[in-house]
Amino acid sequence: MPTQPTDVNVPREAPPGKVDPAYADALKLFTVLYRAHAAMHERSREDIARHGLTPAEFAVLEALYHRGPLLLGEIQAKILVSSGGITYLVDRLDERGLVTRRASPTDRRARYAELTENGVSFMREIFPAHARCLARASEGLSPAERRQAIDLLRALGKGAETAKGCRGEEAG
Amino acid sequence: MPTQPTDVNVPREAPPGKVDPAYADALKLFTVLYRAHAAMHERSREDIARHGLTPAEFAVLEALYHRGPLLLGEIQAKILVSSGGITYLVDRLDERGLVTRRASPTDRRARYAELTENGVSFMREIFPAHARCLARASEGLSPAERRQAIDLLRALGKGAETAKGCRGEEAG
DNA sequence: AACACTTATCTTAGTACTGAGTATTATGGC
DNA sequence: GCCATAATACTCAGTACTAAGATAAGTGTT
Repeated sequence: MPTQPTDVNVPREAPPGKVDPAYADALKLFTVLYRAHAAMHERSREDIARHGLTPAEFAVLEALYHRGPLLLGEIQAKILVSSGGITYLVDRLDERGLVTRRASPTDRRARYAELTENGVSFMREIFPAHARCLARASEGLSPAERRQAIDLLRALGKGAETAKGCRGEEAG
Repeated sequence: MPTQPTDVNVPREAPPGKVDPAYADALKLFTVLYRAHAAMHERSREDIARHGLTPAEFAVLEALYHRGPLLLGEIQAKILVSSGGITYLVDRLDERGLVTRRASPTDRRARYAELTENGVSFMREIFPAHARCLARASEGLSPAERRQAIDLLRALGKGAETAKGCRGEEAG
């Protein structure tokens, strides 16, 4: 049970903390990255939800559609879910008849996921509209700016991945 | 119960779908945005998790730390959670003694959230290291590139927000 | 005053995951 | 071959949310 609100003083006093200007750009970058991603993700999610799929389910379908059969672990690395998550997602797509598992002939632990015929025709039907949706959603940038953004985001992402385990210490 | 894997044919045949080059950049942009965000978010999450907080909880604290008391609805809009979500988050931070609610003197429906004294000193203690962590994580870009990325992401986000309800139709 | 409409928060049920652990199979060193 | 270690997918309990609806209070129109 949360505490009850009090009503003693007028709010809108000065904020208790100020941002160190040395880190202002990094924080700003994080914020705009977060919001741009949220907005794009939401456009994508809306479009996908029309077909009763979650973004993660769609990501699995898309990976298989554009790459062909993949090991569950490969999909997992590509769409960034947990190992339990990929099992769950492939189960659900299997139940819908869009995806099926296939044993690896060389490794009895491993399983491929691949689109069923239904899955292929489903993706052939819906993917172009989804691509147009994303193209629309990114019209805030010109084609040249889009290419610029791709390069910058690639470098940012690569750097952030290799900064694994950063602890924010003072010096490096 | 998912279907059992079969082992009839060798995998690695050609992928069933190809990407329309007209939309290739938009799709690529979406992918690198997704991955850059995921990597930055993960660096941030790791740092925050050391203090037993979720990213959303931390986002509430950060908003209050840098802006002072805010209406629940204002925080909600700022950190992009559902109305149920903000109630839940403020409840949890309240239980921890970091945040408290305060009634609005002018609108009896509305409530401000604000940091408690504990909340302020907690943030004063941990925020600088978190800012350094984000700065480290964004070192894949030079300072100039970071400013460029900020501008591009701002434009991208703004465009994606106003493209609300896009349905991916053929022409505009 | 009464009504419809909107706004702000809270409640509740449901869910899409995560994280930790398990079972099975593969790999490399001896 | 045998053992320890690693890799692969699966299981299961837990959770941080969301979506929809309820409650309560404000606003505007008649």
